[in-house]
Amino acid sequence: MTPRPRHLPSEERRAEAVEAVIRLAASTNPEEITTSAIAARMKLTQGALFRHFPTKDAIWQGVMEWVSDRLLARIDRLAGAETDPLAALEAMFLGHVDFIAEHPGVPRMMAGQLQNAGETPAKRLARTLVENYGNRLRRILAAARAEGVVPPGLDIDAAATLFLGMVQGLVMQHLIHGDSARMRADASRVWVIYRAGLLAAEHAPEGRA
Amino acid sequence: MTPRPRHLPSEERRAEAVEAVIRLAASTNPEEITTSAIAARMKLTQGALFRHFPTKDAIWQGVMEWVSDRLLARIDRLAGAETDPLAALEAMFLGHVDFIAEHPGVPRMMAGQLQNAGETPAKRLARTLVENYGNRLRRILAAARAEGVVPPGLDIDAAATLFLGMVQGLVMQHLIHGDSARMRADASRVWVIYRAGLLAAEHAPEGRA
DNA sequence: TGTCAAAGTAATTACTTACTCACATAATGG
DNA sequence: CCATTATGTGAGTAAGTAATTACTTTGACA
Repeated sequence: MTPRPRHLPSEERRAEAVEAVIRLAASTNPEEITTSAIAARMKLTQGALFRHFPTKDAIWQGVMEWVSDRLLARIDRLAGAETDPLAALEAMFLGHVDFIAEHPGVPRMMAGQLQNAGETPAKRLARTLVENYGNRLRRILAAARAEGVVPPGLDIDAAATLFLGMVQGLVMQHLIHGDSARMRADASRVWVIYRAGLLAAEHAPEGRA
Repeated sequence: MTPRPRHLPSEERRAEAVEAVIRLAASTNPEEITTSAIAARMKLTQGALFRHFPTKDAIWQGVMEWVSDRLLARIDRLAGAETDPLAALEAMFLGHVDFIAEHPGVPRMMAGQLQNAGETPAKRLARTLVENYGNRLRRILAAARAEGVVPPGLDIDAAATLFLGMVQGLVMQHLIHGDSARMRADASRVWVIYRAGLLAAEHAPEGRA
């Protein structure tokens, strides 16, 4: 083990800081993640952080970029591996849940950023991520409709909203129970209902079957 | 208009404070709701607040009780007015969305409390609300299953989770678009898919109809 | 009507926050 | 090997934060 160098290039320190925030958020309310807490986890003095970031919001920007890149890359890879649109959606969903199980602080941070009052750059990144995610959902849902996998009258925007809500419902359960394995198991069960909703939507409500 | 008395009984001031927090949360990140901000909205000095609350968390407790009482009372009233379980669920859902449209800060505050690290009394109240809400959902869903309105194999826990997620998905869209009327309209569209999911769950995935 | 407890004020407390700065140290290229 | 620059330190700063306190005002009621 090489004795850890005390001076690291700025780029590496920035990556370290982002990682520190992600890990801190797993067990802490994002609002309580102070620059001191970040520096402490990096074994750095608090002031040193500002050699690499001009402001605290810049750290949050870095974090949101990290989340965006990783999450979108993962769901694109998973969805791209499937030919059936519904299978692609399911892979996206389960992959997203896995991502959250691996990084439990992420939804907390997203929510924290989104509900910030002012228009900070970090908030804009968070919103852009949600939009990009929604675009991917709608694209796949449109493909499913075009292929006749789901009814032609399926409301795609509503289906996308419900998809995102499905993830958040699981996150809330996770916040309350704190059990990642359970969240993963619940995900499959919720998916069954969602999938049925996609397949059956707009059909006569009575006389099912 | 009677000239506003400067000295109010403590009970009224507490109610005022809770109301002030609810209204502040409509436009502010809950974490930024300081005792000074609350006092300012009440046209009171900051210190005076502590004549009526021993601590700031006590204010949050009051707020969470306010939310609990009002929300549960509303959904109980709406659901109780329906005989068909599915109609009751729909009334609950739309009533909940209305409640959020009237008090947009509520979901923000709930989320903020739930993700607090420590075990504050206010956090416990928030969690209790979610549990009570879930219990009501599961009771109605169980009734629907018993009456044969939904398939006997419907996963009730998953359906309840998805219901709560459905609300949160709308809240997130609302956070992004900031349009209450749109949220209300979207709610009906999302409900169609959810309802279809309840009715069709566990049926053969292929060959819909 | 005078009394007194409840309610309000203004100033202050101890503490935390993001951010800065003068100075020290490590890495790097000529 | 030395000079330059990037990185790190430790001790600041100003602007908040929740909570306290000495003192004043109000209003109800004996």
